[in-house]
Amino acid sequence: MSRARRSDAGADEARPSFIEEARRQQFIQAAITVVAEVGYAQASVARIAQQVGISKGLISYHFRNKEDLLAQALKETFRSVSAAITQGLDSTQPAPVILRQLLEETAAYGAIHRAQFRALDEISRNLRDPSGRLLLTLADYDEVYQGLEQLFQRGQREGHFRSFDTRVMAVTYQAAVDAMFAYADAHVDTDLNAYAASLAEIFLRGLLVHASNE
Amino acid sequence: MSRARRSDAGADEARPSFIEEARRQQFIQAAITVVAEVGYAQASVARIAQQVGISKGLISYHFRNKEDLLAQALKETFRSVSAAITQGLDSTQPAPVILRQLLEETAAYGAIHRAQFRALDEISRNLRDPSGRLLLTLADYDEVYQGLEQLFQRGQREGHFRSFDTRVMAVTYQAAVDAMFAYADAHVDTDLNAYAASLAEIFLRGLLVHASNE
Amino acid sequence: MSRARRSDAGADEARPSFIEEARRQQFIQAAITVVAEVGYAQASVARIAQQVGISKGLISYHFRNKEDLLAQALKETFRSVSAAITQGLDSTQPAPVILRQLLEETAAYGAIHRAQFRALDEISRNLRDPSGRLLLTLADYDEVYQGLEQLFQRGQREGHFRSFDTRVMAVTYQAAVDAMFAYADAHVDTDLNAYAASLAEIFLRGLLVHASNE
Amino acid sequence: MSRARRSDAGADEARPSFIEEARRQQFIQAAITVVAEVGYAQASVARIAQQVGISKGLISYHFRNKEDLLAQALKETFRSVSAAITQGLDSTQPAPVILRQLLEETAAYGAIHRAQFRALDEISRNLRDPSGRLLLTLADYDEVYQGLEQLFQRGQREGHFRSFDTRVMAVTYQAAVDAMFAYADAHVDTDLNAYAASLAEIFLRGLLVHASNE
DNA sequence: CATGAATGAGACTTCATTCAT
DNA sequence: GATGAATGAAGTCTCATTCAT
Repeated sequence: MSRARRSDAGADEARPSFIEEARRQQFIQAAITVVAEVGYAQASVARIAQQVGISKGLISYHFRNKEDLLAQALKETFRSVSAAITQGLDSTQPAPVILRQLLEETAAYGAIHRAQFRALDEISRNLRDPSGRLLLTLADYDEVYQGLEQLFQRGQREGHFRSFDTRVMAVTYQAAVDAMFAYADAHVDTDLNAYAASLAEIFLRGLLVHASNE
Repeated sequence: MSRARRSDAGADEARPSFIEEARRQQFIQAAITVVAEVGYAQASVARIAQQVGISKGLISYHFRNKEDLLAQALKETFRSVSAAITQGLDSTQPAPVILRQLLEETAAYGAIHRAQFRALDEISRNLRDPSGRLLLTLADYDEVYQGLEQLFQRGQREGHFRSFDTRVMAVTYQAAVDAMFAYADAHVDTDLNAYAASLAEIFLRGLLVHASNE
Repeated sequence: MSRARRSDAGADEARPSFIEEARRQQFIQAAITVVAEVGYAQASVARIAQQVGISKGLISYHFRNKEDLLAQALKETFRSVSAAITQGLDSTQPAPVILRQLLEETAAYGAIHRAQFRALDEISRNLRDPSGRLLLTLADYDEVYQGLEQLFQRGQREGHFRSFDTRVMAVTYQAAVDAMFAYADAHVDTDLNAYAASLAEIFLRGLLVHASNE
Repeated sequence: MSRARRSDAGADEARPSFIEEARRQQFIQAAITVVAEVGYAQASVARIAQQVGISKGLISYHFRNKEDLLAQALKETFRSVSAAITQGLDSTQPAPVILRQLLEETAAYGAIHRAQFRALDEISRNLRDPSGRLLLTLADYDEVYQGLEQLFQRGQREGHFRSFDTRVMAVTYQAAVDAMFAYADAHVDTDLNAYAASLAEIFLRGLLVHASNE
């Protein structure tokens, strides 16, 4: 789904991927940067190419079209972001602890990689196929939701979390995180750590069986 | 700020002129519908005109330009939506009750006026002035947040809500509601009432001083 | 050529002309003003109607179309301007005296009616028929030239002017006058009287049999 | 100020690139031709592109916008025209001789490059910036006038020309030349050489200290 | 691999003109 | 007579995409 045209097939298998892959990453990185900076609607192919510093014609060599480029940028960035955040978690901890860690890790990572989050948001909300349907289908997001649901369900099984609709909570959690970053974008003096702590407190109290009142 | 620059003569003195106002509402309605259907980026003036069933040139007669049309659509729709929801609330009730009512009212209203919510979201996230800045500035959103914060603060003052960052909660609440509708859009069989009830439960437990465990 | 549609023909012959003619004059006056102010290209029908203070739709009642309006404005204004200037001349004087008077009168009149001159210039240079040909044909201008030529020829017959190509001189005279106003427009501190005197001196010396050196 | 905003990559360092420059000249030439043929108001970008035989979108590739194209066409054509004419003059001759030469050269050059003169006239009189001000400001024209004035002043210093307002004469000279071409345009059988000779005679007699009567 | 040049569709606007009321 | 509303053509500009070199 990635490569557009390959001149000669078969013969060279290993070599091309090097430069090729490097270029792809370059474009994807540039797309993320540009979208984050000027917004989805203003992110033209020309602007992305300019960000890389090469001719815009070259993009069609590496990607089928603009939609393809943005779709890949979305997918890869999303993957790398979730990997980075997940990796910092200690899965042996009980669910409530993990949930708090997850929020803190996300906030910390997002504070540094603001552009990536902003771009993910923009692209996922705007990228549509020619027929007008959003390209980021349920399936894609459901993957995220499922990960969260598993965490919630484990918490319920292990007696930490009360009974609640885990899908609703997953959707809400994700929305709350996105909103946190959007809010921080608009209010530059926001303390993301404090925000994340407040949010964790609200959610944990909302989910725990026994919420100790202070 | 509202009227275009009615090319014709005199009488600029507060004469919305009935037909004129009706047309404006028609265009705004059409803009909302089209944006909700095909997304912000694909919502061209031509498409909106087509939705109304008139020539696209006429839009310039009633609105200064596309931005003006969308800005008015945003403003008026937002106003009518909040009015409709707020009106169903009983402000004499304690804060926790109002919060639950608010969520239920919003879900009920949104179930019927799905397009309005979708369009509000699209426009507010994408409409930019010529210089590229988002047109819906913090100030506009803060107005919404402040309403919510007052509710939370009242709950705190009256001893129902524990101490928490009301701004974080306001942002989170709004995001959760938006996400609820977005999720329902993608999963057509969602029961909005049940969703709203689940969400209310989570938030109330997150905020209440004493959350009775079931 | 003037009236567009006349509702009922025949019956009322004398009465309609009153309001009708007044309106026509109003439009023509407005057209002149607007063209002088914003230039030919920016002089839209809407702007002219706005200047009059009535709806632009009404223009088609009095004129076949925009071209017709401007053509009539050109013609009538030109006529009134030449009449006003010619009227101040003493035709019993010798040709050289008349020439100097003509220049002085023109400068004086133009100083007061700057807009008319500017508009005449703009319209005559830009108004074209649908096929692209300038509407102000030779014939129209030739009428002006002929008047001037008669003056020059009389001067030659009466022994004041030397022999020269009167057509060339007529064209040059007219161009010099137009340029005088254009220059004064661009250099607001120009003394039109002094300018006209200088110009008269140059032309008279160029034409007289004996030019007394100072 | 010249190059558009070449969408593609790097190398912004003084690379007119041959083809690029050739194209620019082609467009400028086409603009001149079209303006001369159909007049300023009817000279659309589409028509100019059609004249070159390419798609109209390409013009935006080479020029920032229509105004930019016409402004460059004006500037370059004006430069090349004055260079061509000036080059034919013998500056060691006395001022009166040069004046006559200038007129003859101009007439001769204009006879061949009729379109250029017509286009210069149209563009300079109509091209306005977005705010409505004429783009060809006084300053630009004054440059031309100053050249002429220097010639006149030299003639006065060297005792050939009498004392007169050199600015008035410069403006008049330029207007007379423009009118000569305009007249020749309208009267195709005009003998430009004879016209120029007549005009020279009038002006020289108007300026010389001793005008020998024939 | 890479570029510059080019195309063509489509977007937004302006505007002269028409017409029912 | 007069108006406001509406149309539709034309204009300028942007931009994703293609392609020869």
